[in-house]
Amino acid sequence: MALEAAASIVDEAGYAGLSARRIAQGIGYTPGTLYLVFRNLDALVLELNGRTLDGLDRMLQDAVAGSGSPREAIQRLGAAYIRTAFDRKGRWLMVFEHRLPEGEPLPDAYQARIDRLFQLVEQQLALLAPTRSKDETRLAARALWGGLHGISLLAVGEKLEAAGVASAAAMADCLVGHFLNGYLHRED
Amino acid sequence: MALEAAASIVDEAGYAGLSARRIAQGIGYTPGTLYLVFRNLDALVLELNGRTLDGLDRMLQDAVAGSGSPREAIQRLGAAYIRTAFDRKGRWLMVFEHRLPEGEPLPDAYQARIDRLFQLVEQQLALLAPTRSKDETRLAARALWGGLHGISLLAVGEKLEAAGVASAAAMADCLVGHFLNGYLHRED
DNA sequence: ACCTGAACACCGTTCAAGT
DNA sequence: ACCTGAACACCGTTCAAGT
Repeated sequence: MALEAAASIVDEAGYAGLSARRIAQGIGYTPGTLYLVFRNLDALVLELNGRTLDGLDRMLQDAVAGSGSPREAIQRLGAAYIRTAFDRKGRWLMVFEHRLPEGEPLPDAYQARIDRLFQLVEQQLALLAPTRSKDETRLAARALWGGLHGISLLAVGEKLEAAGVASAAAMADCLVGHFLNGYLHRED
Repeated sequence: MALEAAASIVDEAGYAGLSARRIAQGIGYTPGTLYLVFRNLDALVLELNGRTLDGLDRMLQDAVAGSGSPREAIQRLGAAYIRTAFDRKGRWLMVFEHRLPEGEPLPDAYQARIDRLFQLVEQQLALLAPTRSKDETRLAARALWGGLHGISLLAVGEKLEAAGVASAAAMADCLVGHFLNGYLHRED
């Protein structure tokens, strides 16, 4: 399948190294053939990114499943997110490097997958602090998740010096730990 | 100057719309001429990104300057970061979309500018909680700053639904507020 | 029904040749 | 000294033509 060839190119050379001609060569066909299967390269990339997101979702589900408390669950979600990003750097980076041309919105199914990731944290936050309003929980989940995402991106993209998995995991732990303490011990 | 032409292309069409031929056309020259001034396109982009980082630094310096307390300073840093990112989306996104080819490391001057941004938060965190070790302060600064960066990226890149400046600023406030509370009220 | 091959309009980059 | 123009090796995408 073309998707497998594409995935292995991305693993080796990143999104920058991906091209229709390289994929075609990888499966022993002519570039034109790709366009009989996919509308264009963007469609192929979206399909691949969808699978990456599904894989991430599975990892995160597992992380939640093995947790005793909501707090532990959220810590594990953060750690699993970082781990998965580092595990398949190329594929994971491509999810965020890829941009649809100007007008096109993301397919609904794709947007839904992103939302599902947010909901994982949201659920645990709701368990952790059940008295908060739905809006407050949503905001906190997005803020925290966006934060983990940023740490992961900077670390995987090597925009920080000393950016191995270990240091990224430490940063994630630090962010989640202090944030949850603040979120719980709020006085008002 | 070629850099101005490049900047206006990025503002209008994003990094994806930038090409040596377009820049040359913008200044009324032939593509080849660009290579008499810059080693290649990457060098031009790095120069432009450097200026974007300098502009961001200036904004953040101003934000800190007008603050009463370290806590307020950090809140303002977060808000200013989000505001600047939204203000020049194209240029700011390019700083993080651009990747050097495989081997090449970032120029030292460039890496130094990124580090300076981190130090702004680190200084304020040190003022806020002077008893913490340097390592702990560093880690916390990087975690928090990475977090703000993630929120900004997701919002500017429109990877979240309902991602205007307002909601990004609310997320940033939420992250910083709870994080700082947790960081201060830590019991151990 | 399935695939190719050539074409079109683009890239970044180089470098002889022109003024 | 400064710039061009053409070339090279690449892109994504389309589509007549082949089997």
